[in-house]
Amino acid sequence: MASTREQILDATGRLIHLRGFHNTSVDDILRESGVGKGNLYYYFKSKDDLGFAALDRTLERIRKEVLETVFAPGGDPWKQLDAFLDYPVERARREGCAGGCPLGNLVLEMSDIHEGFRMRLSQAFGQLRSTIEETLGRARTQGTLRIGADTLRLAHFIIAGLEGALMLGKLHRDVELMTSVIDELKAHLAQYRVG
Amino acid sequence: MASTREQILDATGRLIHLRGFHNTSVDDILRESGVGKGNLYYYFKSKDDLGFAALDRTLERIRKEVLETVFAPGGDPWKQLDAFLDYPVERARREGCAGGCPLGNLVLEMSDIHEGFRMRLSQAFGQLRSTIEETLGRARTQGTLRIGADTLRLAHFIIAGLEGALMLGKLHRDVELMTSVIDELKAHLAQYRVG
DNA sequence: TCATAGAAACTGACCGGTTAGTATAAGGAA
DNA sequence: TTCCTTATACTAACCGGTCAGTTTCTATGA
Repeated sequence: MASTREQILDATGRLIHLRGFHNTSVDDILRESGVGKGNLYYYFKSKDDLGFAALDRTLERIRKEVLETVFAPGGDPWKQLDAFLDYPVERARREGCAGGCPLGNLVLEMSDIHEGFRMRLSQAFGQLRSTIEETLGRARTQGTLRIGADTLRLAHFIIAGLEGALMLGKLHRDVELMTSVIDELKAHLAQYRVG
Repeated sequence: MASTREQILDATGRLIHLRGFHNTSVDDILRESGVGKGNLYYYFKSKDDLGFAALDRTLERIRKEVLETVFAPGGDPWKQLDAFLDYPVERARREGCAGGCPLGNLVLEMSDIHEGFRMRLSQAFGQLRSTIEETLGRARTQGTLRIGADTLRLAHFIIAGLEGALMLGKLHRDVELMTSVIDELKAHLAQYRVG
């Protein structure tokens, strides 16, 4: 059985993902986790503090579930990038488009009004960008990346396209639409591949 | 001098754009617009109602300021698409990245929790998609669009890329980053151009 | 021209409910 | 003892929304 602290964090992460930070009350989290208020404030000193911890946990989960499995050191970089883009599509196909990207949602909700969240998110997306850039760098070493390709710019483009696809999927509740945007993104990427 | 109703709508649109719907209180709007509470509820029957009206106004403004000027019937479709993508970049360069896309912000905040907003936004993005699709259609008629190009998919991709670029700009507070993503998107688009 | 009636615009105090956060007291496990 | 857990009662600020009453505009008719 999960510890109380973990139960709270799970419930918080889930609710923030589905309803946003400001639209999730502490009482909602208590109801969802079955924990008492005093107990919650025993572990977390404020709602912000709890939000940070839940975000850190989400980041850690994504790092383990996605980055470390998809971008394992030995694999083919092009296959890895495709697999990375497939991950959220498959998730959306399984569980529906609701929720969208747990990070992207927070970016738009919090970046301009809460520096603490913005900094954490900026760092997380920076790490993701580095991972993608490094993967493209391996393709370059292999000789399969077109000469002159700007890996930094490409990495940003991949992230932007993915987030945009998730946004459109969430808005129109349409996985096929999302898939089609991701496919176009893959096609764009494929044009940088040689050999 | 603007009418009271317009003052309220202006303040509401501005605040929702910068701080989101849930993070903007009715009292905030009263302070910003200088209008009394009773008076606000004389014009709008609820905060939701006010939010809808402000969104409708924003959509109308964008239609006039962007769509109707950029996509004027006679112009060159490829130049128009570039100009459309330039618009938010120039805005970000002038006024900073804060705020981001007034529509995209609402999409992620509201799509899963407020069907009224979701429907309005879905319709608005649908219209935008149609306009882009129709512009690509004109390129096809001209013979300058690569044969076999999927204009629906391309239109969605353009929107997704643009929204993703705005998200990254808002997150990292970096116009150059945003510009570079938009440039990559333009390059992608250019590959569908022939002749 | 002016009185006046009614509609429209406006004011700000007030309402009940919800918010995040605190206090406290008691029990159970290491 | 010392950490953990539960439960409930509580505060004070803030939330969206209502209300009775006042002012301002405007149309009409002698």
